[in-house]
Amino acid sequence: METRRDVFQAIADPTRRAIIMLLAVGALTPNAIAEHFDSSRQAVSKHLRILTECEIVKQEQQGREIHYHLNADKMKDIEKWLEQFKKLLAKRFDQLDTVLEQLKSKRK
Amino acid sequence: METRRDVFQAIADPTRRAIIMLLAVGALTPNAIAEHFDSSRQAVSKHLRILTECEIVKQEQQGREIHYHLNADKMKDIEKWLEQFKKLLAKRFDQLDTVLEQLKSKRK
DNA sequence: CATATATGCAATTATTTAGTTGCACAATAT
DNA sequence: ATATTGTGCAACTAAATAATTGCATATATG
Repeated sequence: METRRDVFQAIADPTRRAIIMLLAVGALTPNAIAEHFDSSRQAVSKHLRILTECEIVKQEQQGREIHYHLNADKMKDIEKWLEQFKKLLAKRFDQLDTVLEQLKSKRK
Repeated sequence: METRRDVFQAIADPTRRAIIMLLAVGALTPNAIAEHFDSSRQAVSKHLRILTECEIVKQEQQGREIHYHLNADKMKDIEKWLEQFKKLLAKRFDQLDTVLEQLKSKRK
């Protein structure tokens, strides 16, 4: 809980994934979020802290309430990683194509 | 290490993400994988077990060597979740559009 | 002003995790 | 047959995590 956070760690926890989904629909206070779960307000608050630390979520104070907003942009980090992954995969298939091409040429 | 695995937990660890990237290029044995990292063969082996448990990776025995292949399809689980998330976001913006429309009408 | 509400923070605990070391076993190589 | 190699598995340790309980603080409401 002290270490540097990243998005992948943030979405590893099912409760946090659910919170992200909730906030995708609209900003909510910790209490409002907690009502959707079995876990205590404090537990949710901790998840919010983690989400805040890795900037998936940002706070907006409104009187004594704090509204948690989603920073949807941060989710792109995951997409970026997936893209990178897919690029590697594609490269492999390209190489496979090349091999198949060579086999075809040899056959002639 | 006993609990039911899921893909999100699997990609939470940076070493496992790196292993996934390696295997995206092509199948490798545990020893070959371990050579790419500072951690021991056994540590890598544990990561492979976790990746196997959640079906991101599958084994193929060849003599005394075991080749670990990527099951690229499993990665789609992550994409699916992201899609679901984006759908929620889009819905929110649609509603926002509706509100803006209503404001526009009222102004008339 | 007194009370209730919304929230964060600290300390504690139980569980999970990542990593190490050492051993077992099967498939090769000599 | 014996040695070597590739691998998994078990026991252990250290660190991180999730959740609880209790307290502190600031803003509202009567």
